[in-house]
Amino acid sequence: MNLKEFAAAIGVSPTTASRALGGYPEVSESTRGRVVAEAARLGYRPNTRARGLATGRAMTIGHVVPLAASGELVNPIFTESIAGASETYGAAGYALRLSVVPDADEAATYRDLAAEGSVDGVVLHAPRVGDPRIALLDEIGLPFLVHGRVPGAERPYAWVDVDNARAFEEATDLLLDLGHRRIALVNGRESQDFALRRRRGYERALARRDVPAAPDLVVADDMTEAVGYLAARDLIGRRDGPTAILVSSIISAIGVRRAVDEAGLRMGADVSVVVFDDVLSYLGNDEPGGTPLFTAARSSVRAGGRLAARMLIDHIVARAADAAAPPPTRLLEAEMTMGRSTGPVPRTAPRRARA
Amino acid sequence: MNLKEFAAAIGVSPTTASRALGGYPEVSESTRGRVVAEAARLGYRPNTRARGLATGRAMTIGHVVPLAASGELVNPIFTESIAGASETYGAAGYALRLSVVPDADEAATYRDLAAEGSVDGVVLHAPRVGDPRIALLDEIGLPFLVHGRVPGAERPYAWVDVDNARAFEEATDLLLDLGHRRIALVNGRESQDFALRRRRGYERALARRDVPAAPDLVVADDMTEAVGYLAARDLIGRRDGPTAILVSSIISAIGVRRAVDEAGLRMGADVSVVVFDDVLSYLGNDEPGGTPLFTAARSSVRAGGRLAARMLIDHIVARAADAAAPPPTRLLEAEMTMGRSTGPVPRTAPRRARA
DNA sequence: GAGGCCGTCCAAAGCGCTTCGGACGCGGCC
DNA sequence: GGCCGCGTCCGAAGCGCTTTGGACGGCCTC
Repeated sequence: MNLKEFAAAIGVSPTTASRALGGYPEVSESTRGRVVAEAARLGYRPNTRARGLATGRAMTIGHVVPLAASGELVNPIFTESIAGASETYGAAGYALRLSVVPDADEAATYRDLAAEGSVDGVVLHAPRVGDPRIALLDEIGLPFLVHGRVPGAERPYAWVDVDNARAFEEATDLLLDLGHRRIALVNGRESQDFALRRRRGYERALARRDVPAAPDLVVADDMTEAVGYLAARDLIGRRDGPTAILVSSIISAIGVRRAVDEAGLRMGADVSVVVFDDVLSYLGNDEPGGTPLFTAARSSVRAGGRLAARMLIDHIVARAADAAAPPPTRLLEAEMTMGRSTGPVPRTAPRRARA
Repeated sequence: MNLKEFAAAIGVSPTTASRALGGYPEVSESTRGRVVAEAARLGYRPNTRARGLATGRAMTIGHVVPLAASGELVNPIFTESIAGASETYGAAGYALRLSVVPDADEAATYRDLAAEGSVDGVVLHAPRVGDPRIALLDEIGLPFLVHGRVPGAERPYAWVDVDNARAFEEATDLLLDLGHRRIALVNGRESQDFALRRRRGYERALARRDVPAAPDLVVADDMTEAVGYLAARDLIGRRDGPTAILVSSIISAIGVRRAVDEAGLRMGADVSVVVFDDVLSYLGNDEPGGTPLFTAARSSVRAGGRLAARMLIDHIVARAADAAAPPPTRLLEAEMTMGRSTGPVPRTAPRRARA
């Protein structure tokens, strides 16, 4: 059913029907009430494409998530962020267009998205150090917001990020306070902005206490279970291994835990572990009715995604009114929660490998 | 830049430009070559909405993933499936529209999607037992394909699924062959079709060997790490606990492993574990250069998603030509891979709890 | 009681594209 | 040499909506 048919069916002009549904003031309340009720009854909804064509707005936000050429990983973080964004869109009448594209095709994807006019803006995921996308989007003139940050960007841009440096500084402080001195960092790939900031936070905390940073205690790789396991197994197996490990993801931390268990050690006693917890729903750190397993700096990516979407929509609207509207930014704080994976540094390292 | 401007800029009529780009035969090869080259040079791409309006096709497929009211879970399986589908869409010129909606709003979402004409079809995720959505979509007349299956559907419908019953029958057989008789099943919620089929496969294998099914050895709950842990801890702690555990998800299996480790037992010796592995990229079961940790029935959801998208597109095209085109279906086989988590049933149960 | 204003509605243009139905010119056929 | 047919291109209609620019009464004001 289209507008013309609908209007005819209820005995008003298409104009009036459209205005009634759109909430314009040129139509009396009684007429509007009738039109709205009839639309619901007959299941009439304006055609998206026609509406978009007439208004010039797509009422759609694009999310482009890169498929790393190496390993074909799709980081579960994106899922949560996008799920959060989707909540916002649903409430605001926007749609979400998702593209999962190989790293190499990204630039073309953004250009196409803009040229086809299929989105009003895009959310960028997984910003890399020196990410070329923000210059590209500036050039194209497509509104965007980064979930994360890009160091060294030349012009201001819109972003939402968690304070990764501060979170890791605090996490490191916590371990230092417990007496740990040899603290390892199992980080994500440092081509990614957040990983770099985390490393800086970690190093800053060490420096402030005059604890020398040991480069051989830092691992930077994909945040997978397998990588966490192998890294921790290697670290633990060393003659002068760490007494504590800082882990960038709860997924890697699962691997770390496996290595600790396998070595016959106990988390929180023989080895302390602090993790950054993005609050993935199916890998919850909370035990029903108990202390969380991991001591963690937590910050919900889902909430971040929700906020990112909200801010981008607002920015698009603001920009339409005033082309020079400054891009919004927002820094979220992670929250430290104590779990069972941390404890004071052991007096002597009871490093017994299992049979 | 729109078609009119583009055509004027290169000195042909809009009609010819459109046809050249669309690959229609009414334009000479030399003209087509020139138009295509100029379009690339000038960055002209036809406006999606206008094209959609004119053709009546959205060139967009909707994916609706339910947000379980209980727990707000977003199953990572969906991510992988959707990532796979996105690959297909990218190659076929389709876009992917994603909605994450609370269970309760699902019906309305489908109705709106159809009435607004914003998609040409939808992929259904997480079919439940007696799922009302397929009758609804039939009624609406929106083409769809289910990633999974729905028992008791009245009319044929399009689907792609892995043979869950067979996979679990084989997995159970494998354990029976190793001498296990008390085999537990840590399953997903049995309101979900796949979980039900898995249970049936498991029971069928037991029945065929005249091993009595023990209802107290079956757990059906969310497939999270925490649930896997708690279930396994409970099972292992029992006086007459299982010697083997069948696990429906690699995520739950991580929890199972934790419980096994914590109890001071060894997987593959004291307790055997077989898991269904959906091949999530960041929770890979493959150890670099070694035997996989878990013995598993594996089937890539990503590949399933890729196929689902392909089949739906083909079906939409077929249906446009012949409204009575039969819905396509495809049953995939999971593949058993041996890992280190299974072994013969222990002679005496060496059930030593750790200190 | 007439003029003006406002509230309410509507006709029609236009968003950018595809595509139907020609128009035009050329070569081949009888 | 005239006619048909074909290859190549173009004009214009129409997809379903929003929105500008009136039209039409009813009511208030003087």
